[in-house]
Amino acid sequence: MTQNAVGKNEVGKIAQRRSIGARKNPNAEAAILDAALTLLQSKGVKGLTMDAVAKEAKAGKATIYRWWPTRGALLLGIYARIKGPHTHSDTGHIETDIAAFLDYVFEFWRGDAGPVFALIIAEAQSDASVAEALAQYRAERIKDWLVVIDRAAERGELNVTLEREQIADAIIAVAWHHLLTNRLHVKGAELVQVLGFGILK
Amino acid sequence: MTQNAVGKNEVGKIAQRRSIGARKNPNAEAAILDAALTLLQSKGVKGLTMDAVAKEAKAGKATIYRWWPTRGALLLGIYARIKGPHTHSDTGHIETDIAAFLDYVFEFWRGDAGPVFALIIAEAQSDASVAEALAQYRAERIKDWLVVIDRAAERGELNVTLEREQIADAIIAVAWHHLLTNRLHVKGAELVQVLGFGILK
DNA sequence: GTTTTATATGAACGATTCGTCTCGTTAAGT
DNA sequence: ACTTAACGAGACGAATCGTTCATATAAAAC
Repeated sequence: MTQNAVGKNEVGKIAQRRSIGARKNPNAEAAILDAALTLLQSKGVKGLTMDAVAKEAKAGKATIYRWWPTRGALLLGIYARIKGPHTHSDTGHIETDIAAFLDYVFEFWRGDAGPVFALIIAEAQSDASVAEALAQYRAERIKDWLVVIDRAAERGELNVTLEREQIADAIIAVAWHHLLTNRLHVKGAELVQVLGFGILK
Repeated sequence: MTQNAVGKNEVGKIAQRRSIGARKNPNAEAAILDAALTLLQSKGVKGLTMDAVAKEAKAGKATIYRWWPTRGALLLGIYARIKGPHTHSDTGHIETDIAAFLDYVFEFWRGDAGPVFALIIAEAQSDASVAEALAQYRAERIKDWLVVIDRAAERGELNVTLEREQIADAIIAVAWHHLLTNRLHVKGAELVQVLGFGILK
């Protein structure tokens, strides 16, 4: 040990950290998420094991568990990586806004993202931490919708007796339902006939 | 071996089956399903392993796998066991019919059935055979709804441009969504405000 | 009653997967 | 140069999976 003991600097203050250590491979996170996605595509859902991800990513399992302590956390990481930002359309009519959203998200989900998000919902049924993260994500998406719904309300399109959150909830419910039942080829305009009329005056 | 060789009778015809065998423990099926449900209650979702079910039911694993080749099949068996028959209300107004259904199914799901059904949906995301069984089950429930919807149509309650299947689908979507997001205490009457107005003229 | 046959039981098996834990290495900060 | 932390690779025990035995038992066929 040197005189400059661990945890202290020359002023006597406790030094939290004298080195932040190495990140030999700053691409580790990316490599692992990419590997997970690759496995998901090639081997399917069942092939997505922690061992396989480690081998595919040329990473140690400890590295994976350090960053994503559960399989669910890894799934959330994958989804965050492939999910781009999305801003809702503002077409001047809420029905077409909704239809545009459904068309967008269904196409997005038809790629890699769909299976991943479906798995997240599935994992949430048995992993409380995933359920919590999913609930938070859902809350954010509902907030996004409130903006659109408020615009529609200002235009006088909405039945004022309806709760705005319930409108957003119903839209999301329909989207999820189609994902979970593997029916992502429906046109948003068709679905909006039920939902749209529901929120119109 | 006797002279009357296996597979032949005195006329020389091939005998398909000389005995249909025994069911020593006709309670085996019930014991296994009960054990699975007990485990689900006591140990939670993660505790529902094939080994644990076998031990709890005092059954051999081979017996379980004979009747339910996958975990998903077992889940379907559990749900079928606890699910009673349900006939939709006929209140004279489709909104109240829907609200009554939602109240009924939410209460049903608040018991053991909810976690089981949620797990089935989850398992369907990674097990094609479960997905198929679930799709079939969904189709039956939609058929049930068509009766209710037709009644409403005859009463002139419905917007005629709407597909009947889509109405049923939206109802089920909302129900599932509340199950999967663990919000089974909502009043059906509130939810029907969005859906109900949607299908009203 | 005896034989046949299908099922049930219980234990063991190899194969996976999990999550933890070393080990030696590498790179960033001091 | 020294310290520190993350890294890759993999060994490890535990748990689970799905299968395969040998054995027992009961219903049906004779």
